[in-house]
Amino acid sequence: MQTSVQKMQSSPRGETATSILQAADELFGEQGLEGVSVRDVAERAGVNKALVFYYFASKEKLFEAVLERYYQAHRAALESAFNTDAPLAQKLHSLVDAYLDFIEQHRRYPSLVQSLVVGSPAFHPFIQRNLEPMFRFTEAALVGLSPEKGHLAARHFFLDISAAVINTFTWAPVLAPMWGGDPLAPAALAERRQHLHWLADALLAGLTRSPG
Amino acid sequence: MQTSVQKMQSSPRGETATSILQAADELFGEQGLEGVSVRDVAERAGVNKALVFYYFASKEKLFEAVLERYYQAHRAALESAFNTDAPLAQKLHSLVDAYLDFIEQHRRYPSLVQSLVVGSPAFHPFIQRNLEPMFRFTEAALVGLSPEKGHLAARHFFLDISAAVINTFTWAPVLAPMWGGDPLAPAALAERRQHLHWLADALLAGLTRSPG
Amino acid sequence: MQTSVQKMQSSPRGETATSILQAADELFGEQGLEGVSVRDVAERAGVNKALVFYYFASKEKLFEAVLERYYQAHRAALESAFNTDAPLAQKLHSLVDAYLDFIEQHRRYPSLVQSLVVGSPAFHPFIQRNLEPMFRFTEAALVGLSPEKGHLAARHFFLDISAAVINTFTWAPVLAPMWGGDPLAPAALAERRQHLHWLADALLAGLTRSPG
Amino acid sequence: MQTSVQKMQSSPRGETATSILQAADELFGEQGLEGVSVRDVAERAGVNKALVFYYFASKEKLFEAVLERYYQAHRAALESAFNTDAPLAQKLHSLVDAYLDFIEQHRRYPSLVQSLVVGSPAFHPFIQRNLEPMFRFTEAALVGLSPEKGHLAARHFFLDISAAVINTFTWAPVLAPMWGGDPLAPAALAERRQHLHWLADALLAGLTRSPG
DNA sequence: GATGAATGAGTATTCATTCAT
DNA sequence: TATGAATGAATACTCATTCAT
Repeated sequence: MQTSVQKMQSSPRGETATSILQAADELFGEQGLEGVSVRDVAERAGVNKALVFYYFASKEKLFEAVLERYYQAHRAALESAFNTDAPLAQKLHSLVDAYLDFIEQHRRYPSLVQSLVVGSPAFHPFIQRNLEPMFRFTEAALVGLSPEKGHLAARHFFLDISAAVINTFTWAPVLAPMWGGDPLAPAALAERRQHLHWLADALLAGLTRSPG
Repeated sequence: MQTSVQKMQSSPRGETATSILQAADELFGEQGLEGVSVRDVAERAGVNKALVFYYFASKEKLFEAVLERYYQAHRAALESAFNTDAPLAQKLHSLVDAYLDFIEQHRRYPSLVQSLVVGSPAFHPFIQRNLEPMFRFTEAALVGLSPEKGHLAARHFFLDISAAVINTFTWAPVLAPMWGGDPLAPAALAERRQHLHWLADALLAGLTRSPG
Repeated sequence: MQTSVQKMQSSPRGETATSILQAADELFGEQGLEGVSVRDVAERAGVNKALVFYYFASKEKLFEAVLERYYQAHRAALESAFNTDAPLAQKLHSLVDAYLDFIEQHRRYPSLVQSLVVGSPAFHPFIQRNLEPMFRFTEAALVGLSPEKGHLAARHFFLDISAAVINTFTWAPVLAPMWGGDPLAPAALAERRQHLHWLADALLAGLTRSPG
Repeated sequence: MQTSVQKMQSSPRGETATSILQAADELFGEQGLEGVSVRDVAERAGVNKALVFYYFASKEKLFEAVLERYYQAHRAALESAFNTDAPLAQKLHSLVDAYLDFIEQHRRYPSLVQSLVVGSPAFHPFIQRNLEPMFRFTEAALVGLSPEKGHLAARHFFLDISAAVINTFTWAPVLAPMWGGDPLAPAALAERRQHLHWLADALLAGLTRSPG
């Protein structure tokens, strides 16, 4: 249950390294890889610029370290939601909730990843390693209902639901006008959560009617 | 019906301006606003760097010119799909098809927009102007079925479907492994299109059963 | 008496050339040689940029043309003040008045010249040709009173008075606070004129007492 | 008495910063703010261009650093000349000598300031802060003799004398022909100094005779 | 561990000038 | 005469990275 990034310490420890990682987390999440300079990170962390290189070798490696923390936390979150004996429908709802809970705790995560998918092919293998286990959970959850191939294969649902969850956050700033306010405000998020559960049910209902 | 960007020349004409616009289109679509330098654009277009400024005044204005072409084409595509007398279900399918057709013809468009949403707040008003009319189409299509407020309001479906369509393209490079090949290959895209139609029907079915 | 620059047409005539010259006059006077671009001049004149080069060959030559107009007008102004049969004191007052009248009509002139003295050695010969005849007037006016050599030679008085007149205008913007308002406002200028006459008298009085 | 700029190191220390400041001092004094590029400064100082920004943040800030050193030295020079118990006439002569001594030691100072007055309005407040205390000295020296208002107010004499002193240096290069040699050669300067003392006396004599 | 100094390559943008039409 | 297009060099400034101490 303890999937918070703050509580996990990957590679380098020590106060200095941690404060750099924390600063990098905040800045990269807000402005992406290219929008942030090493100087920015060092200043926000309150350390000497050269120390960033001493601890993380390069800006890209620092970015990877930030991503890695999220990756582990994200995977752990979905894993624990999946590993229950609950029936299918309930398991799906747990996955949706786990996904939303994780992002609500780590709001910068979707933007961070999105900024890499478009623009930094070098990071694609990294993201693929990240995505795969989560896809396996979805696939396992739908086994029996969803065929292995064709337009009802699990991968389509994985994409539909991931997109519906993630874009809630990445698109939030531009959706504000048609939402009549911040789509990430607590009430709006609760409503969106309700909708996503409804969506999962609607997809399951459709799948059950269609020939699996 | 003539919504292809290549066929529309809004901004300045002349071979040179066109080749700059074309080069900018390609590069921005691949690497985003910050990943591309004016030097890159000029080199790809085979023109002097200063000419980019002669024709487009600034890098940001050039980016806007590229976006504007897409914006007009995109809007026109959805508009003509919506303006039919077909019944609701059929109208929704037309919208999905128009959306997909447009992106298939302009594959860089989703990445272009996505790179702005995450990372360039300055362009958010521009995107909002773009999004709004398309949201109005969806809203109008669902009127009667979908309540004005709450978790079944039209805006949720607009987000679900837009995300499912757009992320098909923006996420394609990282989805390849779990797709067992390029998700944008013709066969894969045809399958995805079939799924998205199924998705629209499933959502409609759910809405019809739920209290609107 | 007709010493206005606007009425004199040196080298190239024609409406286009005149409007360029006029625009250059205004802009160079406000922002100096380096603060103004050929594009600025062309825009203010409402003509094509290339025409500036067609008529004036280069930016520097255009600047020279502007200066040349002032030079002729300035010389004519002092000349007519000097060529009277009035006694010495009155002749000096006429020179001071002519100097002030000219600058009041062509307020940009002192700044124009000052910006060249500091910063553009290439223009020094030009300015020297400009200065020399005016020095000769002063020298001739003081002949008999002022020795040819030493600390009471005419050149010192030429420098004193020129500086007192010209710096009134060039320093005006930074003198404003200690003047309690714009030193170039009509009332302030009238007072300064009165002072400069007093100064000329004081110098003459001193010279008369000292051994010439 | 220690008013030499070389001996004062206000801004950053260290050999590199000093050599940049020195190079900037020379170049700005010769060619003004706009006539000098950061590349020029770095080359003359023999350091990497980026180091100029490392130490001084921007070209304008570098210029300010150069000016600030002069400003402090200038003010100190006049202050110590004024703070004596000598009678009025002698105090005025001390001020003239202090002014001349200072500029002889810092010959680039007048050009530096002059280039700002004409052409860089952004620096006017800086110059005004510089000018004001010196004006106060003059005003205090003439108190009783010179009325507060009108054409004999202290500000006019401040302008007359400042102009006569400063223009000696700023105009030197174009005055050479009528001086029959360099006006800044030792003998010529000594003669000019003698004249300026004579000028101060002549103004005092005039003031004494006129109604104060 | 930590720091200040140093660097080379890169960024967007401007400019005076030229030239074909 | 007049113009739109084209160009090469320059400008202030930033950045990731290295290194001696």
